[in-house]
Amino acid sequence: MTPAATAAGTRDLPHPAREEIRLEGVLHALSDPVRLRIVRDLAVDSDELFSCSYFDLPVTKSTTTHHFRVLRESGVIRQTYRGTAKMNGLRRGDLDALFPGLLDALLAAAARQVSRLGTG
Amino acid sequence: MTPAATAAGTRDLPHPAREEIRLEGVLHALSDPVRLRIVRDLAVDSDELFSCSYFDLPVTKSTTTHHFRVLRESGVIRQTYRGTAKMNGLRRGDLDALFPGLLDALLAAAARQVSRLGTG
DNA sequence: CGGCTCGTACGATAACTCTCGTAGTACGGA
DNA sequence: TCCGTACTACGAGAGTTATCGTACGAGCCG
Repeated sequence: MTPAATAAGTRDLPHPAREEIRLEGVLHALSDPVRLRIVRDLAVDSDELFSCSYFDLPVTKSTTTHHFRVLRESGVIRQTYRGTAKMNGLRRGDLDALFPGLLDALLAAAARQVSRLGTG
Repeated sequence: MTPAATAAGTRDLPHPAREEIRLEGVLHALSDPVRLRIVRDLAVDSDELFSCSYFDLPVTKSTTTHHFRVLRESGVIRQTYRGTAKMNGLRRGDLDALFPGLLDALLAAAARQVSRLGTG
């Protein structure tokens, strides 16, 4: 056990501060179909937290870990440990403050594309 | 000279049809700083066409060609030959029809980030 | 024709990404 | 204490990307 993680539940994960979030990074994070779908699912209830295993993704667990990390490091989601689970939530407040209307436009565009092409 | 390019000015370039444009592709195209800047410059006047050399980009000519092709193949811009120059224009009509409000939100977000961080 | 400008094509390289499997750690409960 | 669940870390492979340099083609103008 690492010294920094001694106190129970203190395993913190590195997140960019609000001011460090870059538009290019957000767009890159959302340009992958798996990650776009994760964000769409998270956005159904922005105040709720979902564990990684809540999502039914067409990739293995280690790939899932990778995608969640990309989302976290780009500032799109916030991840916190809760016992053995890792809970995920959209950083809607930060994103809306930085880029008003962007997240809504992106989610609307994604929904529109799904209804146009089927559940792709 | 290829047979298809015999008639002067007829060198056509492959563009995706409106229905073929994918949100993920658009986001990926815009997740590169060089390309985001091109689109921002094009959006100043969406009805105008600009030659590739109009832009002052921090990369070589061949890299510039690469970035314009990515933008064209993702459906963000339309390219047409005019004499020795290749003119570029935003496909605002197609994008607005597919994803209403998205392009405006993206441009506003980019402008906001520039004014926050300086001309990066 | 000869040269100039604009842009392309091709090849190369280094870096990054997506994916996986295996092995391992952290936590909660029996 | 031992086991199961949830997730991570590491390493590897295949594919994509961003960048460049050089060489070339297409059109314009003297």
